[in-house]
Amino acid sequence: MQRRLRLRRAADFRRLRETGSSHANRYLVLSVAPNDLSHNRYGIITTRRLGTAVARNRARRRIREAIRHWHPLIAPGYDMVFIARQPAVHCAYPELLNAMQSLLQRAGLLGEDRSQAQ
RNA sequence: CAGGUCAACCGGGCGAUCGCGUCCCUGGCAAUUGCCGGGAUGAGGAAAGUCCGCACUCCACAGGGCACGGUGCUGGCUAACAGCCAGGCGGGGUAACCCGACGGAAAAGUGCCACAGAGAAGUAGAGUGCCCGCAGCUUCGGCUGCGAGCGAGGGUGAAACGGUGCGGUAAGAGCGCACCGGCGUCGCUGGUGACAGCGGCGGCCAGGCAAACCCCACCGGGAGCAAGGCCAAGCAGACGCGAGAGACGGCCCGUCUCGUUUGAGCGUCGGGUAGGCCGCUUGACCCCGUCGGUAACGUCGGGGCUAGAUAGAUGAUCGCCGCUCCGCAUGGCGGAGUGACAGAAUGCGGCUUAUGUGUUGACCUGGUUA
RNA sequence: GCCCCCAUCGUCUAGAGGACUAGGACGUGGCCCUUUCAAGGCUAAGACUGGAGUUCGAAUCUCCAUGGGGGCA
Repeated sequence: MQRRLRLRRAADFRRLRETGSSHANRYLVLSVAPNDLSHNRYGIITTRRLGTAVARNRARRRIREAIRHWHPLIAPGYDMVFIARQPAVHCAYPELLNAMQSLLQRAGLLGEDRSQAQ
């Protein structure tokens, strides 16, 4: 994922957690808010509760890969933060893909028609 | 063949596609960053815990003393170490081999040794017991009481003030003697040394704990890359204390800086920022050979460049081989899995802890066969 | 990343080498009291984070690990 598509400021993370709309399932928590840019920006949070540095890195990298998978289908102009939950570390990768898809659909960022059009 | 000891090594391999970080390009577009294309490169043996030691940076110089902390057999290696190598001593194991915070406890001082036990460290202690004398009783075996001596036997305890034998005695005792153990001291021999061996002499024996205080020897100034430097952006001060404050941290000395009507500094409340670049990876580096050394390690020569992220780059998918498991079944086929511990954040040397399967070499013990 | 601190019943704590079989308060269970509840009384269960070492003896001293907490731009 390119540098300009990442969320990098602590203030942006705080804004999303405080004012953004929020959706969650067993694997992930998603916070979303519109930005003033023509593209999306993504942030990932992996807390120490997930386990060791290996577990946290693994969760973050798999989530980043899933974002890369769905990115062309997501409506532009939003900031979003994904927070990993315990099952996201050890589940199979397709499960993680499905979990992210359902969250994006609930947030209204990923239309069924857009997905099928791809 | 079985069991064991020690050491070294490995931490799946090859290839393809998409994606990410860093660097390079006489490449293209743009002309500052940027985008596209091409190429190179991209986690570990512990990267971990942060337990030690250094380098490096700042504190003016990195100074002195006390305090405090650390280390603690000897010699060597090293930039240094609580590390490593070699040796000594002690302990464990049939053995290979392993383990040891291993200076000082009479000859500096203080303290502690619960419970049990007669007595717990002072030239201690007498309950049971042994022995003698006197008196009483007697079934003539002894028993009881009083007095004096004793430390052998029993008993307590983690620990009771050398062991065996002979002499000695009323009974005994290093009370005396011989040997043994241990201690001190002197001499000789070997060794750089810790220490070892041999001989003489001495007094007869001297408890344990210093990971209790302490003494001795040696070492240590403090903080840490969020150190520290540069650039950019932003803001707002008010009140109180106030002659000393800071570098400097427990104290003192010394040195320097700032300050005492022009107010250092401290405290309370309030306001702003939390961006970029450097430090940042060529180093006590890695590989091969040579020579010196028992070894750790060092000398010399040749070759190599091997991560530098900053909400933090390694992920996803697939093929072949290898490995493990399961089934069919008999060396072929099919299916599943692809591991354990674990992720660089200034670098390096160690220690410690976690870790699946295995490979190689040397050695020891037992059994069997020849 | 670097640097510090702490760990005792469910919770908060006492303890400083032996008299520890680890004390107290709140909470929990049982019984009494009350028509019932609360309060009160009696009573019971319940812990030294783990492993080594020093010592005759360790919650206490030392080392290693584990788990928490804090500070530094």
